[in-house]
Amino acid sequence: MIDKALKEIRRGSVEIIDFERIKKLLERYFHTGERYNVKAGFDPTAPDLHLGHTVLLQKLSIFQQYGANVQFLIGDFTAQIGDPTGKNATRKVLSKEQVLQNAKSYKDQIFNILDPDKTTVVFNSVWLDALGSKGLLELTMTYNVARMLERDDFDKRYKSNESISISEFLYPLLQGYDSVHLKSDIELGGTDQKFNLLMGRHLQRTYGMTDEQSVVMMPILEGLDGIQKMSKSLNNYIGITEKANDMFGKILSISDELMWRYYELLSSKNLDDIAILKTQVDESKLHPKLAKEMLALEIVERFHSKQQAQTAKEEFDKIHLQNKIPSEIQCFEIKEESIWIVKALLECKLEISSSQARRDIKQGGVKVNQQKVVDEQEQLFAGEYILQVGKRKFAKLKVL
RNA sequence: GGUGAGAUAGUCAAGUGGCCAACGACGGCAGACUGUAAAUCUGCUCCCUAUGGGUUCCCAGGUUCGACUCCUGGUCUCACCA
Repeated sequence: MIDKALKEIRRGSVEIIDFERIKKLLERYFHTGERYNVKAGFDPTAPDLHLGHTVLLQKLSIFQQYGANVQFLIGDFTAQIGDPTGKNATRKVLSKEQVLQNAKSYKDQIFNILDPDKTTVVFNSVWLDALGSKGLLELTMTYNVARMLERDDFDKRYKSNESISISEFLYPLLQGYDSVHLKSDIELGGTDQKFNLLMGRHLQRTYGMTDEQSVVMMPILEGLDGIQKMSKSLNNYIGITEKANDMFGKILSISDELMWRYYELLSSKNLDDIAILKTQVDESKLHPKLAKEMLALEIVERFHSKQQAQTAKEEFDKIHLQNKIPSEIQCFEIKEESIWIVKALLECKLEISSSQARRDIKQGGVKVNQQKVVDEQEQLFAGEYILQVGKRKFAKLKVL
């Protein structure tokens, strides 16, 4: 039992520091039922979570199955500094309301994955506000500049003469202090968090805790392109509040290779089952598309419902296998005797400019009622039309 | 504070008086092939009812028949020195 648990805990992780401690915590839990604390911090600057964020949530959920109480930390105080990624040294400070609102939307979203009974949501401004100058000063005295510069991006920026704000030095210290305050036994984070996570261990030691937190580092999830990290700004993400149909379609558009990565990091299937799937695909006993469908179904179901996931799949097949029109398409009306096809496409928001519309027509990418449009001067007279651009954009237009 | 370099389409990046709506790369879109996979191939990629017209190359002026390219002033970025 413990071995299985440890295997699932290790799954997908890049590095674990002090694995022995985790083992002990689990053993204690299995023998005495005593729980332990697993902390993970989230930055409340973005209101929407995407699948990349759920890698950590997924792992937290596994911990919950094995006796963990999750400390879901919302870094509202630290958000004022911004984690030093080297990009924006100074970050816009969010208003209290914004932070609270984002935090609320987090809460709505995370309990699709986490067990609310085993989760405590905490804000670090609570104790960091209370720390005061004196406390802060004490905190800074636990570390020195040379060691701070060991951090990879500080080091790079320092060497290449880029600016490093003093406040940025505080970020790792404060994050580490969170672990002291919360008495975390384990902290989860992305690989980019390594320095901060280790700081937690350092500070717990200096503040006199007997056991330092173990650290589990998870990889950064690749986005839909399979290369760059999933992020909103790169527009290669799947938001967890997206509609079932979109989510399903997006997952099916990932590459086969990336699918296994997603399985490992996002699926709740256990490792053995996934290994069987992969073998079947490798031996051509299972079509890779079916494996991908299963993954898509699982993920859509998690954030919506079984029913919706099933509908999304049927809808998808309808459009792509049977070449039919989706059951729900946006409907537009226009009161003209006739309308020029290019205008119609603009009217239905299928195209952003008439130039673009003409190009698409010229290349055979536009269909009216399943028929390819060949004449860019075509007029649509009274009646109902299904307009289609490319493979996925549809609209219904009524000309009155 | 001093000195120097630079600001060009979504990003990177050519162009240094007309051949420029502006090379190229990436990204994106559409088509072919498919499993809306990957890979590959083709075309497109400022706007406009278009073999034409309009508005662009940080901003404001100027020189010129003509400026992304030259001049003046401004704004902003970066590097080196202090």
